[in-house]
Amino acid sequence: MSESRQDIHNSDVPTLCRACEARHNGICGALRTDELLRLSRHTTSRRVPAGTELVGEAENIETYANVLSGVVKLSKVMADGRQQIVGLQFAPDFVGRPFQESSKVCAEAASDVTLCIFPKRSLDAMMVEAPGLEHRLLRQSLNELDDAREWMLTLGRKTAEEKVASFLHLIATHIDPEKQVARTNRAAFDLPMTRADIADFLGLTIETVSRQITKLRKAGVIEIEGTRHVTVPDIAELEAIANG
Amino acid sequence: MSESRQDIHNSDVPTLCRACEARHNGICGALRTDELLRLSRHTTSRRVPAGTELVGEAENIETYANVLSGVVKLSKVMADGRQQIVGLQFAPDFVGRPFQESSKVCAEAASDVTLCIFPKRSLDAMMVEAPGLEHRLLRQSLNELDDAREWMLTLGRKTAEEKVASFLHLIATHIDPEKQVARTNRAAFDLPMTRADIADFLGLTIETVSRQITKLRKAGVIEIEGTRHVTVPDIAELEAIANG
DNA sequence: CGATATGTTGATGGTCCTCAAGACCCGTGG
DNA sequence: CCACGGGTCTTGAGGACCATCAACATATCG
Repeated sequence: MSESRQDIHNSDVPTLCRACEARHNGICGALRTDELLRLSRHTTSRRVPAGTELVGEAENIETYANVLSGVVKLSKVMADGRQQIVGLQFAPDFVGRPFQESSKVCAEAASDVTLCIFPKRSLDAMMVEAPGLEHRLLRQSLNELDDAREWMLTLGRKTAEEKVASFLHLIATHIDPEKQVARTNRAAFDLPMTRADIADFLGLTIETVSRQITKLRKAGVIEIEGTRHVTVPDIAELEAIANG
Repeated sequence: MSESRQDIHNSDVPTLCRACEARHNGICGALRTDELLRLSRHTTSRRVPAGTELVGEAENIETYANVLSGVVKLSKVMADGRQQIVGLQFAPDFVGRPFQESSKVCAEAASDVTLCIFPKRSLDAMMVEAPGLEHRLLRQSLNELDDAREWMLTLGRKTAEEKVASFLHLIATHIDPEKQVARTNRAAFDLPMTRADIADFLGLTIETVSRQITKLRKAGVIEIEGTRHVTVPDIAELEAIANG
């Protein structure tokens, strides 16, 4: 494996891609150096502040993107304004919907986000030539499907307390792509979204979210500094609450 | 296209596959006649009664399947028994989870079901050779993901009445693979599952489901014979209720 | 024709939503 | 430095919706 495909001419790897997480674990890992180079010609790296709308619901899709840092939220809105977040994407996830003209969800930066953006057409074309690309996309899609189904259980059957605990556990285990499943059983992180976002993710109101967070804090399951910084002294305990 | 790949030697198409929906719209459409033949050697068609467990949660996966008729439910159960149905599969859907040893959901026949069952190993091997297979799987996965997200909105933000209307609308538009989106604005069908299943799908109790069905019936939105046969005189109205 | 599973209806209560007020946070400008 | 203001978050009181418990009705099947 010392001669894996993307390392044949490492010096030819586009500068943009050198330090990119998506190249290693994301979909770009399926591309040869020359393919990477071709794609990168139409690619731009962009840093956007929290709240930026990337793709509107029912909007035509012109571009895809990879998340390099931060959190992107996918949401749906009903006619009367009720909103539900239907997915969160962390680095190095791929954001986009192949084989479809328009998006069925709204994609928005939940925190400050850096993205690698490329035209839909470029990747669509490349998918025909490089079958490994569809393979990677299939893997990610199946994982997202697993996540979505896990979350359906949370939305449909868990209590408010369990929901909030589930959310905190999700963030604790996903926010930091580096320290993977660092088996320290302890985590500290900043919540990447507002109480309103959390409520929309959990199918609750902000008041209920706030109350449950307070409850978990008073029970010693979590510690909080300011309103965003969370410390979890015992992740196993949090997980136990999340699962009833 | 008069010489499309699977018609080159139509007489060589396995008997099993001749009348199969999955061959036309399902994943088998990606296979050449000879590949179809090879796969079919390890394939069995099976008819199972409602309630049959196909794959247990956290169970090792040995086989995949195509749904030929009926409805398969995918569900998750919590330690204390709370249950959530996280997906319904109709003909000609593919049932299975590539790239994973064990299943994260339980697959069970919701109604009487006919399946086309084949070994995981056979299809896994074929996926390497026939890239069109991964393409089809990717398409289905993305569609399932869209469905799952649509349902997350239902679970998280809709009222009991809207949930039940959403479910009836889903069944009305998916149960009959033939008459596709027959723009008659009228539908008649048998519910393929019990009230308990419906409740588990909607994140409600059977009592609430029953009450909401009664309410829709008294409002003239649906008509019911026995407990299972439903007639929807105005699908648009049902959909309007489902969406608030 | 009874037996069991499935479905309906009613009474009551708990969980979470709604409405409302106040506390905290943070950047801006006096 | 502090006052101000808007956004965010917390806390409280009351109410709506759906769950729970219970009884009964209906369907299904040996």
